Amino acid sequence: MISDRQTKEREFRKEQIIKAALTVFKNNGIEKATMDEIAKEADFGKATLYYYFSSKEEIFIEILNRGWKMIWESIEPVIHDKDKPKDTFIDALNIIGSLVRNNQSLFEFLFTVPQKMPSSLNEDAHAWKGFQRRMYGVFQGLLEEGMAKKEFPQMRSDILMRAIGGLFHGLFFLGNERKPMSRQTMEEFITTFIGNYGTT
Amino acid sequence: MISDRQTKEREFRKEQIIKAALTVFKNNGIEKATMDEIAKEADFGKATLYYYFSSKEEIFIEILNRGWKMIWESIEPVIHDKDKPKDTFIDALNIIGSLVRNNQSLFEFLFTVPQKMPSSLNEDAHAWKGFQRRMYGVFQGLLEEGMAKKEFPQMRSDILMRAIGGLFHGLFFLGNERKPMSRQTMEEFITTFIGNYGTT
DNA sequence: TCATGTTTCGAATCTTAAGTCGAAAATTAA
DNA sequence: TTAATTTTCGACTTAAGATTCGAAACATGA
Repeated sequence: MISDRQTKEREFRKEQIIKAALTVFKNNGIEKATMDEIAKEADFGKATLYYYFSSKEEIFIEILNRGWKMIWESIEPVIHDKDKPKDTFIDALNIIGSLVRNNQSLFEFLFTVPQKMPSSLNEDAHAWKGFQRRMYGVFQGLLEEGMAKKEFPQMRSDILMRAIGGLFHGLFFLGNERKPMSRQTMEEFITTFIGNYGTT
Repeated sequence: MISDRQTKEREFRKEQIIKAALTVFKNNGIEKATMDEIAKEADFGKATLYYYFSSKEEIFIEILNRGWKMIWESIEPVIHDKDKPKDTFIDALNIIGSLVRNNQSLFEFLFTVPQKMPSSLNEDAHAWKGFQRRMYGVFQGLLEEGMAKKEFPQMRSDILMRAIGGLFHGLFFLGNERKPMSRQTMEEFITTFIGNYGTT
């Protein structure tokens, strides 16, 4: 008989483990994010982690799922405005920007770990993949509508997506400096790089 | 007494091993680029690899050193033209673009493996780090001179570097599609993103 | 308070891949 | 032809880190 409180405590402990995993990732990088380290950080025995998660991968997947869910739910409210695709696009980018600013290491995890790990993290079945796909779809859609309205340069939208994705990634995660990029700086870049068309 | 031919054959075999390593990297990704796989691909026994290289890392470092040397030697001839920084900048980018187009997987190795491996690959002492540093220095210098001449938007050059680095990376290495980016497409992007200022 | 279920953990096991060893095969040169 | 040198390699060792085991500690509710 599992009481309500028990369930909540279980959730809480899972939470702690996830936080510990992110801390270890932040301090040591993904390669050195071992179960031993996470256990130490979470102040649990290693075997206890396996009581809550069936594998290390499951911990990582949980992080990805929660993170991408958050991203999706943050942009979802603004993306339906199809009136001015470019403004909507920039709004959404700015929203993600502030999320990143707020928790740089989480997003570094979300955006870099799947690349670095060929494992099953990337399987389509995972929830986070769905959010990611939806997000890319929305952005690409906005790009295409924006192009139709001449608000963006006329290019193959998939390639433009890659370019903007890379640009965003570069701004936030390249270089040694891990200082957050201010909203102002980011806006400056967005308008400089993709803002010189149509409205604005 | 090591004859001249022997020396050459040794070099040749090292070459084969390096090629095999890159092939395995291309097919399996860096995680699965194991000495066993490389040996199989090179058609040598594993122990033989250690006769030619003292460690797996040494193989990787050799790849990085050769690759970055090539990059540097390819752009070096054009970067001294300080007359029109922006044109010079674009020339250099185009040169690197064609190198990448020519050997996508080598460059994927050069540009992604050091990030994925915290190991000693990244130590400043390695030759490739020197080439990389020099290259970044040159690009950033061109950016600064170009800004002074109003050929580029006025921004913090280090951040602009990150943005362009990310953009370039995104164009070539993001997404599933590993088709090479044509020179024309690339030029289109460069002019669209950083080309709308000053001359041109 | 006891029987049952839940949570914890150190120690043991399993797995993968790097690196080593010692002997054999091949090559060279006198 | 043969001794020395160079090259090759399968089998072994090691190391790190994920995962499992089994028993203990703890909590809960009759």
